[in-house]
Amino acid sequence: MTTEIKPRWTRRKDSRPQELLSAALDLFVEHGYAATKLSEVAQVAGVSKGTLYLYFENKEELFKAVVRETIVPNIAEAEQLIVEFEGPTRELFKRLIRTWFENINTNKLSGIAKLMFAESSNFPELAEFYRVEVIDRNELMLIQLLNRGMLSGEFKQLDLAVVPKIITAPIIMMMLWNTSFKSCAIEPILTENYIESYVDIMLAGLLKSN
Amino acid sequence: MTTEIKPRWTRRKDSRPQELLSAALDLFVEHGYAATKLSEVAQVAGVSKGTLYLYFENKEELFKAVVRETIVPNIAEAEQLIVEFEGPTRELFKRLIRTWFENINTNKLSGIAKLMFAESSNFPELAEFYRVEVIDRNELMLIQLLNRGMLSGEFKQLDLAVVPKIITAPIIMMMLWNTSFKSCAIEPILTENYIESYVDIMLAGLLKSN
Amino acid sequence: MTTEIKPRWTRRKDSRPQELLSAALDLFVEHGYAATKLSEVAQVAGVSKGTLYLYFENKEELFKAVVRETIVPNIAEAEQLIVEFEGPTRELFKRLIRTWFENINTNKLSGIAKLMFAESSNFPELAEFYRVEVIDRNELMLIQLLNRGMLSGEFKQLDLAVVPKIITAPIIMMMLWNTSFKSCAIEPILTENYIESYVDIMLAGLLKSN
Amino acid sequence: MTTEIKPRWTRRKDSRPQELLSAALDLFVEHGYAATKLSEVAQVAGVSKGTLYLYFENKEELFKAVVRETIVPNIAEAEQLIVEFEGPTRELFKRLIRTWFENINTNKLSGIAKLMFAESSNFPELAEFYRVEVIDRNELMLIQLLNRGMLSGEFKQLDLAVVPKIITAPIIMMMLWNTSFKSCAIEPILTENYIESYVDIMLAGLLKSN
DNA sequence: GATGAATGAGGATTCATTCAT
DNA sequence: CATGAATGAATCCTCATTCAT
Repeated sequence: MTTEIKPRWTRRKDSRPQELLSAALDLFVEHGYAATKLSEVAQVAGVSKGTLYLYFENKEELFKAVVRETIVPNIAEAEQLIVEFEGPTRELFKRLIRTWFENINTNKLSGIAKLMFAESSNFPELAEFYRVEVIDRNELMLIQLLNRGMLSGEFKQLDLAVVPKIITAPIIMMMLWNTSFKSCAIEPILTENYIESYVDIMLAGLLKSN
Repeated sequence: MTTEIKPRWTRRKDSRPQELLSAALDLFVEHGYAATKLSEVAQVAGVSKGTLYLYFENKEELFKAVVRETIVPNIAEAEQLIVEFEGPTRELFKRLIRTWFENINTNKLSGIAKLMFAESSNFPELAEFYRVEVIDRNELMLIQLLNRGMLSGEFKQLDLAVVPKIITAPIIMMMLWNTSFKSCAIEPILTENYIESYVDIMLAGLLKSN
Repeated sequence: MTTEIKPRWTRRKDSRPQELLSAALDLFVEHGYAATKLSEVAQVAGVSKGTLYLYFENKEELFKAVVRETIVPNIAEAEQLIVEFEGPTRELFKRLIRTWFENINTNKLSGIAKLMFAESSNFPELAEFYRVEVIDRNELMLIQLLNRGMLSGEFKQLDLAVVPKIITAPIIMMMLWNTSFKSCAIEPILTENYIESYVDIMLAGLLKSN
Repeated sequence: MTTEIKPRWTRRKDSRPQELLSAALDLFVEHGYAATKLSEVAQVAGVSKGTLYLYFENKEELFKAVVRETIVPNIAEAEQLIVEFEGPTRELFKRLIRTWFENINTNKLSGIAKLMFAESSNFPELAEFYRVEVIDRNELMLIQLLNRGMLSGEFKQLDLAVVPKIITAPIIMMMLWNTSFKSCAIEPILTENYIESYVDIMLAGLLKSN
């Protein structure tokens, strides 16, 4: 009933990294890697500078952890859908896209995408990690979707090497758009209309025209 | 009393900034704003650090100049096409896209896009400038194109508030992809196949299905 | 409610400082005062960082304690010999030197000498303490020895202000040599041969040549 | 033939490192490596912190440079004497020792010796350098001296593996003594008397007793 | 008594910027 | 116009020290 069995400070120590990562994510996304000061991260997380170093060896490791820890728990979710879904592929596609868009704003993944484009050449290992864990997995997922549609005769013959990227592009764009221009005078994209047109256009391009 | 007495230098003074801007653009694109050292810029441009300050007040102004100077001369070009082109809009669309893609690799504009996403929150005025000079103008151009198609009855009824963004997205994506992951192990997109699929999909989505 | 109920800890409190001092001595000697981290001392001693502060007010006090506690118990021993010894002074000299050398390797005193040279200007009070407790006592001891030899007619007339230092020098040197260059590629001095030559040379210099 | 061909500021840039090294040497010797602040070095040298980094990559390299640059120009001098000297070896020995002692106070080499003992385990490569450039060369020099004496029949048979160290010890001791305890209440050694007794004792130990 | 998480002052280092030449 | 030596503010990072448990 009580947690006294566990070491007294465990809870504190366990939750701390999450708070730090969360603060760091926000700031890295907002200012970029170099322009983010660790003192600021600490301040936002409500700890002292030194505390950061109890959990992350240095700024670079903190950054890597932010990217890794944010990505990993968000990937699997999407992969489920495809495997489980029953019904016409066009409906699956709609569902998938809608889910995806819904996650964009909830989810910190959008910010990571921006970071990866911005910092990939400064952190090649991270870019590699991102490719494997996000890009490749995502493309695989889309390839499965497209294959499903082509096999069922719903979709036309598609170039699986490039179509996933084309499909993904408008979603990424929206991620980037909203995380990058949030604080500027540039108005955010109207999600609802965007999705609708996007689905229309894409499906028209994917479905067999009869 | 005027500087016209030394005509030799006049030209030099004019050309020097171009070399500096070019070096700066390359480095800003590769490493980002903060990670780019002025000493490096100077070195690549073949001048001393001090010389930079003869032409640009400081790093920030250099950055702004890079963005502005690179953008401006590249915009007008595309705008011409639309006005002048005669023939079916689908052909105009194909021409436009193809020209665009051709420019991606030639042209430094791709790098600027990346920079803007990365640094827009650090340089809001620049983001604003970019929106006006690039995003808005580009959207306007696409709106003209789409209007032309809708008026001629070739295109279906389209939401002009979002479709330009959707159309642009895969092109931006490719820009970002190639400038961001160039030096990483991530393989570049195969341009030819990408364009073909892209045009197919988009046209299917834009044209009236009959 | 009081802690008197737990007598088990009392003894522990006494022994703990020795383990700490021992760990600290080793590390101070190996790395110097500033380069020795208290976390390392704690780790080597098998306690937590906090525990150190139960026994020593701060790093400086720990250092002072190390020096003092290591010196004190080792001084008296040597002083005994002279008083008790019977026989010719040259034999006493030999015995004394041999005992001294034997102690060098056993004994942590060598390391302290190194520390004192290195840190005396950072810890003047310690240097003073060292002078009184080690240098002066040692010189006094040697003066007694030399006096004994001169009175008995064995030794020539010697300058008691400097000869003790000259006699001590090769022993100190060996201490320093072995503690300083232990981990380097510098080969340690061969003790046996060193002593023999040392005693030969010194005695030749001290004894009346007839 | 003229130096005008060289860049204008050469003189400034050339002398700067020496001033920095000199300031650094003083402070390293006085406080030790870790306790010496670069800001202090800069201040003593009359430059800003940043300037240090124009000439030395970091603190460690500055330290290494201090050791190397101070040692190198001081070694050769002593080596000359032996080769050139004519006359009995005992006179050569006296000359050598006297020169040596004279240099101790003039010369910064004393401080380096102290540093090497204190920091050798933190800078093993430097210790190795010191061994080769100072210790070994010095021992070789003394071996030549001793050989000269043994061949001429002046000196008794000596163990060349250890006697050079024994001879050197009192000189090193004096170096250490004076540089270490300078600012403490410990009184410095009286050089004149020290040398005299030292030479007496050593020569008695080296010369054939007849 | 013992722990180790948390702190923050202090110092090394970087780099945009200035200025004498 | 051009240079590059010099500057010092800004930031990362370390580690002695504290204190709640």
